[in-house]
Amino acid sequence: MTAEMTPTTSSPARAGVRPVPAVVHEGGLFADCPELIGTPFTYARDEEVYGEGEEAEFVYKVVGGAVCTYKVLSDGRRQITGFHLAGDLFGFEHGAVHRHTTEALADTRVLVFSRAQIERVAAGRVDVACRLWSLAARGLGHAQDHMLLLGRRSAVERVAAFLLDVDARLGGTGRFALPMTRRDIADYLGLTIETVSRTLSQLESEGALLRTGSRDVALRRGQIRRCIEV
Amino acid sequence: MTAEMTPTTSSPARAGVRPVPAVVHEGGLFADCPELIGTPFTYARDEEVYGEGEEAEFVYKVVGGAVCTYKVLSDGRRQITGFHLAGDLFGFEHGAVHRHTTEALADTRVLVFSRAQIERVAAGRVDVACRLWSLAARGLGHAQDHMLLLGRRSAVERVAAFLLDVDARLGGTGRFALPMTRRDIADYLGLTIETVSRTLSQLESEGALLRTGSRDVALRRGQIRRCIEV
DNA sequence: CCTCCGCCTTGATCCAGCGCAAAGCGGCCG
DNA sequence: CGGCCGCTTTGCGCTGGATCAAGGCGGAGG
Repeated sequence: MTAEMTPTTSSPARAGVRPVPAVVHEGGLFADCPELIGTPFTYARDEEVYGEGEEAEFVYKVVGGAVCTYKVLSDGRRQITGFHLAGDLFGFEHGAVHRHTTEALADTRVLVFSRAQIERVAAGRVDVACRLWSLAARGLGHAQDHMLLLGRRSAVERVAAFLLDVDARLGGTGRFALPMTRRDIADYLGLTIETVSRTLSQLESEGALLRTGSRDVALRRGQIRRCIEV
Repeated sequence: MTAEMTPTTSSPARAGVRPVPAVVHEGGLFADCPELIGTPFTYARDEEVYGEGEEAEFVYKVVGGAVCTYKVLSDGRRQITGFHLAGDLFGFEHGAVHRHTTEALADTRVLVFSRAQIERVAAGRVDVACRLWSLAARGLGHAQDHMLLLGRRSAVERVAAFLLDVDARLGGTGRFALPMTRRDIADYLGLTIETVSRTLSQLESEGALLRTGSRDVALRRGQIRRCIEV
């Protein structure tokens, strides 16, 4: 693995820093696919992985930490389209260019894959192509659920659904630390930080959850679920 | 058109009607794919193609007319996730079951494909699998744009964006007949029918469009675009 | 031709969530 | 240890869009 596998153009914030791992090879995109090996890389909290409009040269798999992908309007309104935690892939695009910005919510370790190589392998291995199809289809299903949330759900329903979702992705124990700020949650749910904060307070006052730190919550999942009703 | 090629379980409303086309074969899923031939079929206005929760046995390609796919909450709130016009595919799901309901907005002609057969072909032909991946990825991109609209855009921006989108899909002439009702538009844009109606009136009063019939509009596209500003 | 029925528009009022402002509350750095 | 800074919470008034309530309008059927 040489210089060209390192995300250079994708990390303008790091221009000139580009570590070039000489021989590190670990972790594949898919378990059964030794052709697709990613290069380990890390991003610090708030660091941008790639920006909207940049050439979509790499695809990433989160090893540890968390990132979010979002779109922004010129006046600053932002919509987060997804949070990606350990094990998740991100950076796939339909066209040649990234249609999102992605940044790290915390210090994050990723594996970087060359998109061109993935496409080369996909063009030769039906199982890989189907795997990629499946991934995109799963993402589409999730996006459609989120449209329902953004278009038709109330603030309490949004926050409740969000908490259950994060809990499930973080082990499903009912206790976890939110890996993102209130602003991130708000921009994901189509609300303001104040509304998110007020809604959490309301849920707490109803006994549906307990906050220890501002990021740490323990859910009464039955009660949270009842906030959603369908 | 006779019994077994007809979407039976997918059209409960038509249980017992099942025509069985013996030899009708025309129209492929993809131009270069003679293995995937669809069966022509029609749905009347308001007819359901398939319902949420039903087994996802078929995939459809619109030949003429229009359908929409949507999700509903138990209290009736509805979110339309997409309109599908001539040439569009719909009915793909990630799992075994439809996660949407689809119904015809007008009398609609479709080609019906067996999902199992598509998957069989995809498993053997890399080009088909990549094509399907590409379709899903395109759909995902569109869904993400729509999330931004639902989460962060004002009513005028939503309606303006919608009008430009429909115009583009209907030929891009600036004059067209909306193939859906105000309710459908509202449920797509996350608004109410009253807001959609008022917003159209507002745009008309600003000279951004002209309505001839309630469904017929002529856009001043420059002015409409200015309503969106990024 | 008239009537009925859906769809659409418009007006009036309401309210969930927004925007602003200010005060807590850690954590980090000097 | 103290002060600062960024994140979060909370209060308060505002407002965009929802909701409620009439009409208008056009196409289908008698």
